[in-house]
Amino acid sequence: MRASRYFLATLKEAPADAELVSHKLMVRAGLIRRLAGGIYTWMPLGLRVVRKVEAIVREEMNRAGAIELFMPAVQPAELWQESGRWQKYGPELLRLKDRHDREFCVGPTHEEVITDIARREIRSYRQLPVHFYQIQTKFRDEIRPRFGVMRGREFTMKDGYSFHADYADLQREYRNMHDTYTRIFTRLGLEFRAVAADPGAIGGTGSQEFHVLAESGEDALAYCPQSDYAANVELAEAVAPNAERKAPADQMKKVPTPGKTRCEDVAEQLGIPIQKTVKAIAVVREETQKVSGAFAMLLVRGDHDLNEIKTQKVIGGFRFARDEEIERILKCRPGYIGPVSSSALTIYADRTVAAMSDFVCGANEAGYHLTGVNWGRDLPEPGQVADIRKVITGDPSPDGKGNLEIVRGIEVGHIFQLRTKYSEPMKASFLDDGGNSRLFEMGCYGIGITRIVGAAIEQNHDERGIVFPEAIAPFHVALVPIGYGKSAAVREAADALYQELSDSGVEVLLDDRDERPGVMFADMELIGIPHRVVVGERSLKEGLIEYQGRRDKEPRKLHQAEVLSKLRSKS
RNA sequence: CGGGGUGUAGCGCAGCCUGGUAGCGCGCUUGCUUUGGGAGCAAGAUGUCGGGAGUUCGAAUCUCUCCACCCCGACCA
Repeated sequence: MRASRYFLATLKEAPADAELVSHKLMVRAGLIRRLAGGIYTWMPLGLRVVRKVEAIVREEMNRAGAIELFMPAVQPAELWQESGRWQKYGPELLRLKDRHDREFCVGPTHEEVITDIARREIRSYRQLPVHFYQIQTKFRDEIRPRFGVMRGREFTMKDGYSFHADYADLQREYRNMHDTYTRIFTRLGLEFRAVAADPGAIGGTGSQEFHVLAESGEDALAYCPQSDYAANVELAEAVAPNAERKAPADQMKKVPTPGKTRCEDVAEQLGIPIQKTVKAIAVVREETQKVSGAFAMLLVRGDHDLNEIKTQKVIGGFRFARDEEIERILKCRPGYIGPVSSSALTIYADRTVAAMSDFVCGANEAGYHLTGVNWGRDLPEPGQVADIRKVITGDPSPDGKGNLEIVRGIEVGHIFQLRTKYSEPMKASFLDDGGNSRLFEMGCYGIGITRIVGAAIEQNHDERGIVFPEAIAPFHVALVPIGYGKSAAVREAADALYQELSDSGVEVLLDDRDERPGVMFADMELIGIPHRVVVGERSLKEGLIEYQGRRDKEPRKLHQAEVLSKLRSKS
């Protein structure tokens, strides 16, 4: 491709609304342009990247035995009413009416449509298993779209759905997809990790997410370097301390702690480690918000954070109590509440808290905390002990084989076992070998195609711009002639090289714009092309051309043959 | 949804407090020079100052209202 006839849309300055590096770079490099909140145009250069991601995904899905089809983006409400999701999905589902006032939605996902296909088309176990997938535009009306293409409302997704005669075969395909996804992300050149995920309301025994590792990721992942344990922090179990609780050593005392409403502050004032403090969190259970018995108090160690997902599994749906509710029920200002003489409330203690002795907590009196508090002496043994906190670095791994580390990631893939969640309400069944009607066992597997582009950039960039992994770069080689318009020698050499590389299948962007060198270098670096070849009169006289990898510090002068063979091997 | 902020040329911004015929940088156009790291000089073009209503002799500026976009979000006791 000749740059003079292509459409580069690079910008010197990033738009003010971009926050993440990847978002800024994608706009500056001219990969995307915003049309509306969370809705983007893929510019020619960006589309090339998307297509490369799609191609790899498609190739590996086909290799794994999945079959591509293409479903409509607009779906009739009836299907969603059948599955029950018309009610459950909420405002994220973009609903619309046609001219006859019939209701539709723009598909955020396609379980309903594919299940409908399956129940119409698949009648016999002989047609199983089958795995359909598509690469398609989805729409989810996110509350707060942000981070550019990373959390957009409209996005491209590969979604696959598999149908099986029995659970064992579903598990087989689930493992197959795990391996397939691993191959895909490896080929994409990304640093990633597969972690156990919360299957949520979907149920089933298996659900894993694939995350691209990046500091800016929205998810925290716990993994164990000594074993293969890895889980989303939402799910990761904080195991109970194995040491016996120590016998009380101190007397309970009330100490003034004016203005110290946070555990850190209290610990600092008392000169004790924060691990000796307990924080109390007042919550209201959702089902019975009217009754005062719906209040509960959750206890976690001062340096620990509450894990809301795990807590929900223990106590059901809840919300945090409002300040005025705390004052009304506990007769105490928020910041000083604690479990002692709060017997009216149900108290849930985290496992760690249950094993603490001589701890510090709020005194249920503004401006005071209690020290030397002990279970069974100063307050009853906790009635409910559960795992309700987030794991932290250094926690023992739930598999007992080492200690956890925490990293951040961007979710780019998710596989899970749907079982009969859709086949049952939608009555999707087939005849087994005994002639009995049975529900399909289903699996479902997603990859965020457009999100991958953002995630790849988030993981691979420097101060000069994007550093695309080879596999998804919009072009392999930037060919930069110095003085293309002036020097016949340079032009001839550049054209010849361009021809040779293109003929061997290398995707070359020849910067024949006759810009100043600085402009061309800056642009080629910004858009992240992995290899750069510079042809100038200077080096041409020595019979050499200049090569620089996008991550290299300095260019190297090489013979043309060397450069050719080097670049051909990459394509 | 609640709170905060922003909206002025393609992009980034100043001007607004204290009303008086709209500016800067980059980009764009033309010419000349320059040509190995985002060039220099000269001449230009480009704005319903987010929309609407109001106050005023006069509104980018003050008031009301609507819209769009951005940030934050309950607890972290």
